[in-house]
Amino acid sequence: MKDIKTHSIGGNAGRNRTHNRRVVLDYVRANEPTGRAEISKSCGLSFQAVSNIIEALQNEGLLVAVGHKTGERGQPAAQYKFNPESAFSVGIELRPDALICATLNLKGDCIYRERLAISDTSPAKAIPEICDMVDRAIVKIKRSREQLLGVGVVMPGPFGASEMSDLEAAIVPDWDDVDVQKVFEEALKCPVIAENDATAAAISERVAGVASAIDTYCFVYFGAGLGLGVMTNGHAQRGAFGNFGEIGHVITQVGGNECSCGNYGCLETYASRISARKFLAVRGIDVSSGAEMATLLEQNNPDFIEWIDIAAKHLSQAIGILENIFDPETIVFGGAMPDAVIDALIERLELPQGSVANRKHRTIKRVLRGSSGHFTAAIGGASLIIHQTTTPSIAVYS
Amino acid sequence: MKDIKTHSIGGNAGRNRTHNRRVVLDYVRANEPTGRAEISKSCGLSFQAVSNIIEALQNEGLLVAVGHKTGERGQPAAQYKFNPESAFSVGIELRPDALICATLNLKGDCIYRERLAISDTSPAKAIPEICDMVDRAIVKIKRSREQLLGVGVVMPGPFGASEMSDLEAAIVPDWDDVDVQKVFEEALKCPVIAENDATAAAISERVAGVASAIDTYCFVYFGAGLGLGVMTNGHAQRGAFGNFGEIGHVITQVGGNECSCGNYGCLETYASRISARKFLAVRGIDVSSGAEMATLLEQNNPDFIEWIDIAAKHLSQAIGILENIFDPETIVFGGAMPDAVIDALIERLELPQGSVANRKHRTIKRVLRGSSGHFTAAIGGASLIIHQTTTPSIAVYS
DNA sequence: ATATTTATTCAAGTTATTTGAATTAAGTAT
DNA sequence: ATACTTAATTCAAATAACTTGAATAAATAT
Repeated sequence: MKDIKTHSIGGNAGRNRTHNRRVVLDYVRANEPTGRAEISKSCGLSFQAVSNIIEALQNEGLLVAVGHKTGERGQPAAQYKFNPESAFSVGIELRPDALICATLNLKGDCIYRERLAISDTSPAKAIPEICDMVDRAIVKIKRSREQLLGVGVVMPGPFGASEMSDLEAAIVPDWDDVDVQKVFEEALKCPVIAENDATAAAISERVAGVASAIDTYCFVYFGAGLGLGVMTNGHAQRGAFGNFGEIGHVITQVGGNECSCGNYGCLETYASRISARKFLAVRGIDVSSGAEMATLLEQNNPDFIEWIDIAAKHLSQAIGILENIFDPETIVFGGAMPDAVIDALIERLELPQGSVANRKHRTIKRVLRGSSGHFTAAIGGASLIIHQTTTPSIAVYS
Repeated sequence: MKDIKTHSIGGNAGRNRTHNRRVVLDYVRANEPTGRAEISKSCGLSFQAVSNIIEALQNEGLLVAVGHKTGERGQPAAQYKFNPESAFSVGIELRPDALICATLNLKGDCIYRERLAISDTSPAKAIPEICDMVDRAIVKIKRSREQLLGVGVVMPGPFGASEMSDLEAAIVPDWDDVDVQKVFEEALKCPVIAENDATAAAISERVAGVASAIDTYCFVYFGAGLGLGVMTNGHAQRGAFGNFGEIGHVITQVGGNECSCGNYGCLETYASRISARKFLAVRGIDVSSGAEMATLLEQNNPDFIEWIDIAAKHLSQAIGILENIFDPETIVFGGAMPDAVIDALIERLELPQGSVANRKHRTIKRVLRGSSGHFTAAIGGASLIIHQTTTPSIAVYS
């Protein structure tokens, strides 16, 4: 198991500059188009400091000037925004049966994707395939490798299952004791971030999704099982050992369905793709793909509706837990599940009354559907890189 | 309701120095006695930078030299440690029936405490009383006001209940719409931090308790209800609106006991001081104080043991939730409950097998008892201040 | 037209860092 | 004992990035 313990290091002029660049980029990301004086006031930096940073970002092509803001007194402020085509990132999702690649521009728009079915996902086989995929993506979008900010590699957690008491069989075989980041940085010769699918998906909603202006939220990820990604003040939570967010094994019914983890009544046995398949298999219906689920829903299939009702009941409980524990601005549902099914689940939720989230003057709905569809995990991988380049690391509480 | 949304600001030389001082102090706190070269390596700063900071900290009296480290090659490294008496902080707990004051030295040792029973906790009455208490504390410990780092004010959450749908009656009346920090900074003329009891208690375990070397952990706080404080990478979680950690209203038994929040089966109705009182009242036993609970436990009172068993069962579920969601290094139990009762609860837990925390090679127990006893909240308040002075704000993930 | 406001530019000035050379002092090998 | 190695420490200079202050530019308001 990899201990991802973090620790704080000292700052110096260079690290400070990196941080300030990110502060500026993050502000522009959330408020574009915007001007230097405005950034200066919001970010607690002198006009001159901001001016220098903007100039550098412009020279690098990350920002572009877009005219001047008129209608107010004083000299019109030059406005800047992201130059979406100035840089890009690649996300790779490693699944037991396939590799998925998504390429995002700096604004987080998906500009290329590819799915490659493979049977052997062992590192020896998958790594060369992934390197080829990344190369293909760069060729397809007609960019140079210098514009590649990095690659985000996503695979299902929890990591380090081999050290655990059979909580979960390693979902992608042979990757358990691999230092994913290191291996890929060597193979791809560019910055790499490795992350689990739920957290990556959560970040993607902030980079270019429903949470772009939200700093604190939970993301419930429908994968094979059920995952959770949490953002607090714009920072993703990772846990002490990288296994943050195993919400699938939270028990929502004592003595309920038997779970692969050995317990009974885990949420994941009621609300996940696998749970739907099992539930319907007993009734003689075989669903293996998301498309089939969408069809059943369209047909108002009573068995599937029954599953949705049960899943929604258990998810409602999970929402109560998340809201009361995290006090988030909102909860986002997303992942490898058709939008229509997620909408149906959200529609049938019975949101708990006794929750700190049950405020009178809410501005955002308590539960939203994510925007990145079922490519979420790969897009999330690419989002990790973009998020890092625009996420500052000095937090000041006011 | 107060929105405590935070945002990152840019850095400059001064802020950088503040940060680096904290990095150094935090390292010394966790590793004392230690030397400059060692700090330099661990904190990613040049020897000279560390040297300058150490010199300043020494001049201010926060650190003291304690001889040289011998036994290794090279010039013996001068060792430094905290000077516990160089500074102090005061914590105030505001309860419905009393004010509690605790004073800590820089190492987090409690050097003075006072409990004052009051009936009127309205701001108009309580604020002058608290100012007097702080003054008395400074006189008692024979220090000057310049050495006061600040005051931490603690009251039960959730805050902003008036805006909520009766989740919880405001526990300390009339404080709901008060900007606690501002009001006390004006009254006390020193830095003030306001926090809920559970989070403050969690921080106290890091400042001088069982979690001094632990960066990521959960603290389950037994107050009137049940609270949760969470530390991730040395930073306390606060939620989007300051109501993080309302674990008491997580449902552990669907359709169970009726709760004041309107729901049924909330954890708090099984495992809290109030739940014990209610449980025993039905059986004709009246317990209003912690001491009485301790006595019942000592006498092996079968009704009380029954309550403990039930509480432990529900707490075990909560532990499963916390471990799977947060992936902490450990979970700490503490608060306004006698140590013996907490120990009895811990003893009777049935820790879930299906948890990411159920690792083979654990070094820390899954559940620990906190060390600060039933003055926890006030000590926690004082700890907030100490924590802030030693907690850096640039996090680097390695 | 003139005053006011705000953004911007240019040119120092400041702070806290890093770098490099020289010094000190202990342990280790001969 | 003596010389060598290792590591901490000190001193002085160089550097990077930010802030400050004065001057200028271009709008709106009176």
